[in-house]
Amino acid sequence: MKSKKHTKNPDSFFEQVYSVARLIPKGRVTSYGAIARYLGTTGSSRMVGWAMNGAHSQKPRVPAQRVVNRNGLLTGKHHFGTPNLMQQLLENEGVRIENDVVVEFKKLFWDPSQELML
DNA sequence: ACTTTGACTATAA
DNA sequence: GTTATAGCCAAAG
Repeated sequence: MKSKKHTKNPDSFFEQVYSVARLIPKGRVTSYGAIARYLGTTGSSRMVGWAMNGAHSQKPRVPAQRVVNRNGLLTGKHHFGTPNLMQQLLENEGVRIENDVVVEFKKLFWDPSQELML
Protein backbone atom coordinates (compact mmCIF):
# COMPACT_ATOMS: atom_id res chain seq x y z
CA MET A 1 0.00 0.00 0.00
CA LYS A 2 1.10 3.45 -0.57
CA SER A 3 1.67 5.39 2.59
CA LYS A 4 2.00 8.60 0.70
CA LYS A 5 -0.95 10.50 -0.49
CA HIS A 6 -1.14 12.24 -3.74
CA THR A 7 -3.65 14.66 -2.34
CA LYS A 8 -3.77 16.88 0.69
CA ASN A 9 -4.47 15.20 3.97
CA PRO A 10 -8.03 15.63 5.19
CA ASP A 11 -6.61 16.77 8.47
CA SER A 12 -4.96 19.71 6.85
CA PHE A 13 -5.70 23.10 8.24
CA PHE A 14 -7.51 24.01 5.08
CA GLU A 15 -9.83 21.02 5.24
CA GLN A 16 -10.71 21.81 8.82
CA VAL A 17 -11.60 25.33 7.89
CA TYR A 18 -13.83 24.09 5.09
CA SER A 19 -15.62 21.74 7.45
CA VAL A 20 -16.40 24.46 9.95
CA ALA A 21 -17.38 26.91 7.24
CA ARG A 22 -19.98 24.46 5.95
CA LEU A 23 -21.46 24.28 9.44
CA ILE A 24 -22.35 27.95 9.40
CA PRO A 25 -26.15 28.14 9.45
CA LYS A 26 -27.92 30.07 6.77
CA GLY A 27 -28.54 33.66 7.61
CA ARG A 28 -25.66 33.71 10.08
CA VAL A 29 -22.09 34.88 9.81
CA THR A 30 -18.82 34.28 11.60
CA SER A 31 -15.32 35.63 11.65
CA TYR A 32 -12.00 34.17 10.62
CA GLY A 33 -10.69 34.44 14.14
CA ALA A 34 -13.65 32.49 15.51
CA ILE A 35 -12.99 29.62 13.15
CA ALA A 36 -9.28 29.69 13.82
CA ARG A 37 -9.94 29.66 17.53
CA TYR A 38 -12.31 26.74 17.17
CA LEU A 39 -9.57 24.82 15.40
CA GLY A 40 -7.23 25.62 18.26
CA THR A 41 -5.10 28.02 16.25
CA THR A 42 -6.20 31.43 17.36
CA GLY A 43 -3.28 33.16 15.74
CA SER A 44 -3.91 31.52 12.38
CA SER A 45 -6.85 33.73 11.56
CA ARG A 46 -5.09 34.73 8.38
CA MET A 47 -4.79 31.14 7.27
CA VAL A 48 -8.54 30.75 7.55
CA GLY A 49 -9.04 33.38 4.92
CA TRP A 50 -6.29 31.94 2.84
CA ALA A 51 -7.87 28.54 3.04
CA MET A 52 -10.97 30.10 1.60
CA ASN A 53 -8.92 30.79 -1.46
CA GLY A 54 -9.25 27.13 -2.28
CA ALA A 55 -12.82 26.97 -1.06
CA HIS A 56 -14.07 27.63 -4.54
CA SER A 57 -12.44 24.43 -5.69
CA GLN A 58 -14.00 22.36 -2.97
CA LYS A 59 -16.65 19.87 -3.91
CA PRO A 60 -19.34 21.03 -1.53
CA ARG A 61 -19.39 24.72 -2.12
CA VAL A 62 -18.05 26.43 0.94
CA PRO A 63 -20.22 29.35 2.06
CA ALA A 64 -17.30 31.70 2.22
CA GLN A 65 -19.75 34.59 2.00
CA ARG A 66 -20.77 33.81 5.56
CA VAL A 67 -17.23 34.37 6.74
CA VAL A 68 -16.26 37.96 7.37
CA ASN A 69 -13.73 39.71 9.51
CA ARG A 70 -14.35 40.56 13.12
CA ASN A 71 -15.75 43.94 12.17
CA GLY A 72 -18.42 42.36 10.02
CA LEU A 73 -16.78 43.83 6.96
CA LEU A 74 -16.92 41.79 3.77
CA THR A 75 -13.18 41.70 3.36
CA GLY A 76 -13.28 38.79 0.95
CA LYS A 77 -15.80 40.28 -1.41
CA HIS A 78 -13.04 40.96 -3.87
CA HIS A 79 -12.23 37.29 -4.13
CA PHE A 80 -15.62 36.37 -5.49
CA GLY A 81 -16.53 36.38 -9.12
CA THR A 82 -17.90 39.86 -8.78
CA PRO A 83 -17.32 42.37 -6.00
CA ASN A 84 -21.01 42.36 -5.22
CA LEU A 85 -21.53 38.62 -5.35
CA MET A 86 -20.70 38.13 -1.69
CA GLN A 87 -23.12 40.79 -0.63
CA GLN A 88 -25.78 39.43 -2.95
CA LEU A 89 -25.46 35.95 -1.50
CA LEU A 90 -25.72 37.22 2.05
CA GLU A 91 -28.70 39.41 1.29
CA ASN A 92 -30.28 36.45 -0.44
CA GLU A 93 -30.05 34.54 2.83
CA GLY A 94 -31.65 37.32 4.79
CA VAL A 95 -28.50 39.02 5.95
CA ARG A 96 -28.68 42.74 5.35
CA ILE A 97 -25.53 44.46 4.22
CA GLU A 98 -24.90 48.14 4.41
CA ASN A 99 -21.77 49.80 3.17
CA ASP A 100 -20.13 46.38 2.80
CA VAL A 101 -20.74 45.73 6.47
CA VAL A 102 -23.12 43.17 7.96
CA VAL A 103 -25.97 44.95 9.70
CA GLU A 104 -26.37 43.80 13.28
CA PHE A 105 -23.33 41.64 12.78
CA LYS A 106 -23.10 41.11 16.49
CA LYS A 107 -26.56 39.60 16.50
CA LEU A 108 -25.98 37.39 13.48
CA PHE A 109 -22.57 36.34 14.67
CA TRP A 110 -22.20 32.57 14.86
CA ASP A 111 -19.33 31.32 16.97
CA PRO A 112 -18.53 27.61 16.45
CA SER A 113 -16.81 27.47 19.81
CA GLN A 114 -20.08 28.52 21.41
CA GLU A 115 -22.67 26.87 19.22
CA LEU A 116 -20.80 23.61 18.75
CA MET A 117 -19.62 23.33 22.31
CA LEU A 118 -22.49 21.03 23.18
C1' DA B 1 15.46 25.05 3.13
C1' DC B 2 14.54 30.10 3.03
C1' DT B 3 11.63 33.98 1.89
C1' DT B 4 7.27 36.02 0.97
C1' DT B 5 2.57 36.22 1.40
C1' DG B 6 -2.02 36.76 3.09
C1' DA B 7 -10.16 37.12 2.62
C1' DC B 8 -6.81 38.67 10.31
C1' DT B 9 -6.64 40.65 14.98
C1' DA B 10 -5.07 43.48 18.76
C1' DT B 11 -2.95 47.37 20.41
C1' DA B 12 -1.14 52.19 20.00
C1' DA B 13 -1.33 56.90 18.53
C1' DG C 1 -14.14 57.81 15.74
C1' DT C 2 -10.08 56.49 12.40
C1' DT C 3 -5.37 55.26 10.95
C1' DA C 4 -0.83 52.98 11.64
C1' DT C 5 2.04 49.33 13.23
C1' DA C 6 3.16 44.75 15.17
C1' DG C 7 2.23 39.86 15.98
C1' DC C 8 0.70 35.72 14.43
C1' DC C 9 0.70 31.09 11.90
C1' DA C 10 0.62 28.02 8.02
C1' DA C 11 1.09 27.33 3.04
C1' DA C 12 2.99 28.65 -1.59
C1' DG C 13 6.92 30.39 -4.40
